[in-house]
Amino acid sequence: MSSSAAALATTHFSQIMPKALSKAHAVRQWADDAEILRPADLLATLGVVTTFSRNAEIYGEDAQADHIYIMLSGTTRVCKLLGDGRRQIENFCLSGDVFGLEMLPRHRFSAEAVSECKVVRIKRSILFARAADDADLAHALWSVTATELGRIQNHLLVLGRKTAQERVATFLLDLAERLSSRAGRMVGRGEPVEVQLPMSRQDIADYLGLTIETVSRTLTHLEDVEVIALPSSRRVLLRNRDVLQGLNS
Amino acid sequence: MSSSAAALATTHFSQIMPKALSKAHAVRQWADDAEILRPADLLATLGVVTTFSRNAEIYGEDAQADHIYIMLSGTTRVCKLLGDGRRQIENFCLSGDVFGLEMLPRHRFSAEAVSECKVVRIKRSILFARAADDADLAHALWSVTATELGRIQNHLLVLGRKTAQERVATFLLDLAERLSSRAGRMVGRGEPVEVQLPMSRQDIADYLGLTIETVSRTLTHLEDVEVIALPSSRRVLLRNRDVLQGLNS
DNA sequence: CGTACGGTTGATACATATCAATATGCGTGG
DNA sequence: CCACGCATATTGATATGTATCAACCGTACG
Repeated sequence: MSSSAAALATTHFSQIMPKALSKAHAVRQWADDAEILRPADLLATLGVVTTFSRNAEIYGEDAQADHIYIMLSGTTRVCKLLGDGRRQIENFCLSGDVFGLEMLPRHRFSAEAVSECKVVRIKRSILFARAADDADLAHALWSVTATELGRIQNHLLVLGRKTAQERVATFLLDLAERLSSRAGRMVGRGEPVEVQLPMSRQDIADYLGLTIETVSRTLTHLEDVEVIALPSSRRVLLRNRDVLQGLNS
Repeated sequence: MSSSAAALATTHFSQIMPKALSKAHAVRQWADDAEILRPADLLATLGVVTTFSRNAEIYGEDAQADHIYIMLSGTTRVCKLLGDGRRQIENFCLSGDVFGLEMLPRHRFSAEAVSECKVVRIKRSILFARAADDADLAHALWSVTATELGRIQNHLLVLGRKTAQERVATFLLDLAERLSSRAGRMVGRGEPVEVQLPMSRQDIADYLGLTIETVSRTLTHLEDVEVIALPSSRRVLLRNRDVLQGLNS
């Protein structure tokens, strides 16, 4: 399913950020050029920048969890497979998101690049060693885990109790929110927003616990009732976010 | 849905554990009598024992997250409601489990006693203050959050991609495992195990993203094919765990 | 002994999956 | 620039698993 194209380039973060590695704020400055941000800033000073090409596997299920990753740009999917090939995508990671952070020594999911993407890769051993006597860092690790937990808890409700329409609506709103907050753009409550979907219909289906056909049908239905528009299959214009929000319950 | 029966009794933990509060091991000793255990031991030294009667609300959704809780005995459900009454149970907490730990100041779920239950209740402010300069405690908090994350990630796969049979099978095996590990009993791989269900069919349904009827039908079907037996509705005998495991994929 | 509550069972409806065909977009090579 | 081929997406017809609606049963309890 995922071609095993490997990392294209790895650069020491310090090459990009020659000095002032002391704390996060130098990174934040660099971020303006590229795309990084967030509480994860602190972590980003400890790693190495790596690029993965589309569909490259970043790590596999049950692999040794030697590194954790922070997204700089692009999108990755974190997922799990069932014996017969059924797949559940647990999360799409966008710029600023952290993934691969485990307490146990093995990854319990696999991670793949949805689009070409750039990440900071940090050695787990280094990270944990520092966290032992850096309370800020320890807190950052906890914060990352807790945030992730919150996201998944919401997703649990989506998968357990929501209809296809509600799932898709929730997904679109959530993605719009995450993408725009990263772009730093503030969008008025009324006006339409356009969302660029980095992932395929199959990815969306596996994230929402649906089939590709149901996702497609649901989108065209939402288009029929003029809640969204689909200028192309990867671009979604949210025309009436209030209605979507209603479907969100 | 939940009668607002309140806490029945609160005792200072120190009354039960007069001395040696220095670390967790005194608690562990006490635990042999009652039921507590686990990495959460460390936390348990900081709180007050409280009892909740069946169906009592321990905290509500969006309530101020002033406390965190450690189960000593009984079962609680942690859940979220949708506007129209649909409910998703995120977790059943058994003895030794921690719940109500949030980074943000508000609970994002509600918690209710499934059966009469005893908990240690810890003031969040105290906990966090101590965690600031107690690395062990900070690590314990992270550990609790990460463990919970792991549980939910598995549950996500259940809700997103498994059939009713698979969900029920997974649930039974998981519960059997959790209950027996707490009882300290080691059960041979072949022999049947009996599981006492602390919760109603409705609770199971809301945990598994199914209806009560489907849960019931699935159980009777598993009984028909002699994988389980149902001596009574709250007691399930796992007669063939290999088959269940197979459904678990 | 009835009433209430939780659980089971049955008949039917419906949302989503499945299977199959067609369409659209996109990179490659002529 | 166009033609081809492959990926991905849409649309249609049908199947199926689970929900819904409704009746019934059993056990606990006043």
